Parts: sequence; C-alpha cells; structure tokens
Amino acid sequence: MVFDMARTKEFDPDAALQSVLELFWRRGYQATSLTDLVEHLGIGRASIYATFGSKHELYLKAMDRYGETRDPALLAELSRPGPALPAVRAVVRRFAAEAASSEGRLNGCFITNTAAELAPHDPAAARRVEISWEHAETLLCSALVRAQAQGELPEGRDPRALARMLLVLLQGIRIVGKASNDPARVRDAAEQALALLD
Amino acid sequence: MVFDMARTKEFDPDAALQSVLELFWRRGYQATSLTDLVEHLGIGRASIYATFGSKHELYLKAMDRYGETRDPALLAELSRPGPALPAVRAVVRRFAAEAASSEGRLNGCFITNTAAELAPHDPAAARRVEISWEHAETLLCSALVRAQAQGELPEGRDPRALARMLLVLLQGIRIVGKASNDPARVRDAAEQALALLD
DNA sequence: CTGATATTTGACCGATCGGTCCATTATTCG
DNA sequence: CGAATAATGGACCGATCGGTCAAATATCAG
Repeated sequence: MVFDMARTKEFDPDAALQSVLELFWRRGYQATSLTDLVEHLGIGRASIYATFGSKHELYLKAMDRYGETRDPALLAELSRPGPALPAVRAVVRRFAAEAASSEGRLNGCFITNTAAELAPHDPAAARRVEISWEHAETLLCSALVRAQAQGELPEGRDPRALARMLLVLLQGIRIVGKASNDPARVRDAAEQALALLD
Repeated sequence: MVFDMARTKEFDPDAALQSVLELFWRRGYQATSLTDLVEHLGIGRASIYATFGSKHELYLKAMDRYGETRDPALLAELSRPGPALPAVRAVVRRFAAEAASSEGRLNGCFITNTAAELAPHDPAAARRVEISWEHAETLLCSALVRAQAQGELPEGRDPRALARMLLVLLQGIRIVGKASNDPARVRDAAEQALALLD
C-alpha cells in the first residue's frame, strides 16, 4: 500500500482554529506569540506548524474562519423578508451595544483590528478586510434598496452611499468603543446616523 | 560649583521627537524597534534612553507632541468667527480626502492607530486617546452650537450627539482609508454624514 | 506481530527584542 | 591647563521571537 493512516491527531483542528481566532482577536497579531498559542491551545508547537503552517498563515485562516461565522449571520439578519429598515437599525444598534459592553470593548471587531494593525503592510490580510467590507456594504445596500422599494426609506436617498456611511461608522464605533469607556458616545453616534434613514 | 554644563547634546531633542513621531505613526508601536529608531534618528541607543527614557515613555511623548500640533490647528479651524457650519464640513471633508490620499492612507490618524493597538491594554495611552477625542468632540460641539445660534443649523438638532457622530465617523474614515483603496467609499460616507447637518 | 507512516514532545536554532554598561569624547568651570 | 560632568558609540545582557529538527510514540495495513 502507498498510504497508511498512521497516528491520528489528538486534537480537533476546527476547534483549535476557533481558539486561535479568539486569541488573535483579543490580543492582535504581533502581540500574540507562538508560546501564547501553545499555552492557550494545549498543543505542541510543531503540531501547530504541521497543521496550519506559519503564524501568518494561521492568522489568515483565523480571518477566514471569522468571516465564515460572521458573514452568514449578517446575511440572515439583513435578508429577512418583510420590513428591511428595522433590521438595518438593529444591526447598527447591536454593534454600538457590543462596542460599549465590557467584553466587546476589549475585543472590538476582528476585521477592524486587522485593518488597523496589518492591512497597510500585509496584502493578504488587506484583501480579506476588503472582501469583508465589500460584503457588509453590499448587504446593507441591498437591505436599504428593499426598504426604499417598500416605502420605508424615502425616495431620493442613495442606498449605496448610505450603506457606505453605515459601514464606515461601524468601524469607528468599534475603534471608539475599544478606547473610550463612555457608552453614551457610541450610542449617540449610532442614533444620529440612524436618523439619516428617516 | 555644583553643576557643570559638560558636553552638549549633538542633536535637537525636539526635532528628534518629531522624527520619532513620524516613525511610530507610520509603523505603530510594536512594529517599531529600538534599532529602527536608532537608524532613523542617527542617534545612539544610549542617547535615546538618556533623553526620553524607555520605548514606552518615548511613545507617550510622541503622542503628546502629536496633540500639541494637532489640537491648536483643529481649534483654529473650528473657532474662526463667522459661519461655523462650513468649517465643520471642511474638517470632515479634509479628513476624508487625507484618508483617501496615497500618503495619508498608510499612516491613518496617530490617535486612531493608538486606540486600536494600545488603548485596550495601556492605560497611559488610553488616557491620551480619551483626552484627544474629548477635545475634538468639544470643538465640534462648540462649532455646532454656534452654527445653531447663527441659524445655520436647524433648531431641534442635538449638537453634542452630532459632534459625537462626526467624531466616531472620523475614526471610521481613518480605519477604512488605511485598508481600502476605494476613495469613493470614504467620500460617500463623509457626504452622507454631512447631510445630517442640513 | 512487524513495518510504514503520521503526530507529538521538547530541545534547539539564529535572530532580534528592549535595555544596560562602560570606556571614550567633548564641553564648561575653576 | 586640569578636574568635573554629561553625551556618545558600541559592545553586551538576558529574554523572547518565529521556526525547525529528531527522537519517541501512536495508529494504521498486512
């Protein structure tokens, strides 16, 4: 025979990647060392390299995992039939609430964090950030178009531009939420922006 | 005599701090090594420590320097007598244009970068971020109050909340500008937000 | 069981990190 | 001119970085 199954893996690569994502999410790329990962995962260094490749590849895979979780959730939330505008409002308000909460404050959004730390000098990471934002913008725009067709959003508004405004605002909310401890600031910002949808 | 002047410094600490700021601004805290600073400044390691203290202290001093430059400029721009609303619009549009430009893209805003990288785990840096944002919010709010008193901004608007919304949006513009290469996105976002001031 | 293969473990690699130390050099005061 | 003092350059420090390697171990086919 040409191949054997040989020794089986003692850990679940899928669960491990999820764990990696959480650590990178909380600490960022540079501030997370291989030793941190080893201790947090309970897996040997070599096993990490054999399974995921270099630290950089591992980070990119964590980004992909993040997208696989987040994107369908956002899609489901913004593509429900019926009134579309309340869904958009709910998304923005949830972002603001998470950014102001104690646990969400320390993490921020993984994509936003990556954009700030890696995107300018890391094409592979930047590409994933761009894809994620493009996806979010498209979903928001789609919901706003539907809202307009259903008479929830006045004619004359530009759904694409509004979606871009909301996308940019969401990034700002995550950043401000990470460093400022005044929940009223992000809440006010979100509500004012949502007033544009009236 | 108790003190002598002894040997004089061969570099200008003020100019050196400015140079340090530029390097931290472009690369961030962790990604800038002492060796980078030595090479960029043309100053010996020991001289840096003797003049500015540790790398962390040096970063905080760079933050202070950034504030000393930016704050008066923003104050001057937003406190000119006469119409106040055009000044607010100009500030937001300038942010958006800088974020979309090629050189501004790589840097972003130093405070925004610090908020993302250090604020969650660095109280001293977080405090400076908070002060900077508080200052910007206050200036924006002040200009909007004046605009309202002068009939440029409709009654019934909340200047404080609007200022917060603009502040958060500006952070988002910087982040998106760093990672996305589509100038239209930040431009659209800025223009839509400014529509709230009509 | 035996041989083949894949995984695990932990020691180990050179490079680099932030930071320190000291001999040398330049400056000012007496 | 010395004596005192501070700045300089560069060797040096232990710690840690990302990454590799080989020996030990576990699982498969036959």
